Amino acid sequence: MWALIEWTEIEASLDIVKRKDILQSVVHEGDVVDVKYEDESSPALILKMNENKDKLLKRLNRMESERRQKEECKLPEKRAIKRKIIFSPENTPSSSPDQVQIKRFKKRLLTDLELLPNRSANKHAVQTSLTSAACSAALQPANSSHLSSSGLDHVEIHKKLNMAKDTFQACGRGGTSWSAMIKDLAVAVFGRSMLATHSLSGKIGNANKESQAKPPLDPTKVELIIDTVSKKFPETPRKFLRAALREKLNDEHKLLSRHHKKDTVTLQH
DNA sequence: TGCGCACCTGGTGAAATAAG
DNA sequence: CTTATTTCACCAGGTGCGCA
Repeated sequence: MWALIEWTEIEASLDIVKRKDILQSVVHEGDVVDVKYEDESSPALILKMNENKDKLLKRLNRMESERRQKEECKLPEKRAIKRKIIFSPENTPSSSPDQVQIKRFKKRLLTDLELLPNRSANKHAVQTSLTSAACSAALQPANSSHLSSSGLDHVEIHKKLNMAKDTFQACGRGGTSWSAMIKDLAVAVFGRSMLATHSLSGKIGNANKESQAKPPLDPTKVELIIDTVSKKFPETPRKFLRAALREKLNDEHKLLSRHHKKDTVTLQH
């Protein structure tokens, strides 16, 4: 016996769960009830009951499809974050603890990024960067002894850099890649729009003297990011870290330019 | 003079996602 | 299920300044 639900604490997340996972003996459609979510429970709205799981699955897919169509007018980059956290009958929260942890972890990380400007793009960057494998790695304890923990869920890299511990641990494939770490930290600290419009030093590129110099990123924060990665990967030369950061700036700028070009072409037609 | 660096453009392949 | 599209990381190559 199954029920189609919508998690109320998870952004527009539909799900199909076993009846026994609903922690209430008497429930009706439209009720908000506690539903088992791994070792805990989470409130959810009962949308449909008393149908077999195939019917519920089709209903879920139809609802998802309708929601997608409503979102169609949004910017392309929103596509990635539209992906809801969905459990199939074969993959319920209780059947795959790691998956649940990974999804919850992603959710929290994306919530942190809400604070940054251009949050859709930031979210997408994290969504793409953090594959399941990456998140799994992120769930492992990170070697962050050089950092001062300012609370249960936050880590203070410096007075100027304070981010959620999960966010920090997720950077760099969970601390397994210095290049990914410095790029993820840059996105987390500056936001993608700033990366696309700023340069490392603020100096004009010698290869393109006619172009306009981009303003520099906050050098203090840049140094702090490099220091942070350097402490975690002491064998990696700082010039490599700067190169990776510069590359990230290049890529973000390139992507932004492409978007602008595409928008211009769309307006012309 | 050679090297390192900063900046830029363009290309490729992998992975994720959408569409048919 | 297959194909197309998008996004990203990574790489190559070019330019010219600063410095030893």
